[in-house]
Amino acid sequence: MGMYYPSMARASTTSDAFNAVAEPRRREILSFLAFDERPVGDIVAALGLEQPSVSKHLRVLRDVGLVKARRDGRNMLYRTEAAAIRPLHEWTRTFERIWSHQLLRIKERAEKDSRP
Amino acid sequence: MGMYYPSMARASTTSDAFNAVAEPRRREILSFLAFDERPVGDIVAALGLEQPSVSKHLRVLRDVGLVKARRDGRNMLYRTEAAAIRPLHEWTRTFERIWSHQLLRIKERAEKDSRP
DNA sequence: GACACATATTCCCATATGGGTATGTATTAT
DNA sequence: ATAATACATACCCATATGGGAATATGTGTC
Repeated sequence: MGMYYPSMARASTTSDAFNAVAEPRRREILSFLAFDERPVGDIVAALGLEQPSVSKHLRVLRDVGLVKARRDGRNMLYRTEAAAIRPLHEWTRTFERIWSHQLLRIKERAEKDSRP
Repeated sequence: MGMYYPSMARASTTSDAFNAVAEPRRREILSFLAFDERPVGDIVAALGLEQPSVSKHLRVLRDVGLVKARRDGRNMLYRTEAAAIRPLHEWTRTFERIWSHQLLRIKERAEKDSRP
C-alpha cells in the first residue's frame, strides 16, 4: 500500500486524504458528519444516493481515517474525524503567504496605473 | 462541463482544484512552481517523469487555473497561481474549529483520567 | 427460531486516469 | 530553407472509480 506500481492510473483513493476529498460526494459527507454522529440512513437521505454507494464512500473515508464509526444497535454511527483534515489544511497553508504576496503586487500595479 | 453524467466514474480531473490536487505529482509541480516561473524542462528534470506526462499534468493544472503559462522564446514558463488554492484552504478551514474542539475534549479527558 | 431493519459487500459496466511512445507544432539557429 | 530545440497532442494500455442491483451479514424484535 502507498507504493507506486507500474501502470497505476492514480494513487489509490484509499491511500490518502487528498484523494478521498477529491470526490464531491465525500466532501458533502464530511460536512454532514462534522458536528454530530449520524447513522448511514441519514446520510443516504441527505445525499439522495443509493445506500450501497454511500457505504462505499464511507468505507473510503474510514480507510484514510477521515471518519470514525461505532455501532449502536442496528445502526452504525459515523462522525467526521476533523483532525485528519489537518494535513490538507497545512499543505494549502504553505501557499497562503505566496498568494497574499501576489495579491499585493496586483494591488500595487493597479495603484500605479491609476496615477497619470 | 461540471455537469454530472450518468456513469461518470468521478468528476473530471479538469473540473476542479480538489481533483487536480489529488494527484501527488501535481502537488509536487505546484510546490516547485510556487516561487518562480520555470520552463517545462526544469520540471521534467525535477520530477523524473517523461516530458509528455509533465505536459499533461501542466495541462490539467492550467485548465483549473492552478498554474499560468507564458511563452518565452522556445520555452513556456509556468508558475503557480497560488490564489487558486485558496478555495481548498477555505474548505479545510471550516473544519479547523471542530478539530481544535475535538482535541480539547481529548485533552480534558486525559487530565481527568490521570487524577485518581 | 423466523423476520424485519440497517449496513456492508460483491458484481457488472461505462468512463476517467496516468504513463509511455510516437508524432505535431512553434520558435530559434545556421 | 533546413535543422535543432522545447513543448503539446494523439494514441494505446492497464488500472481505478463510482453508480446501481443483487446479495450477504449483523442485530434487534416477536
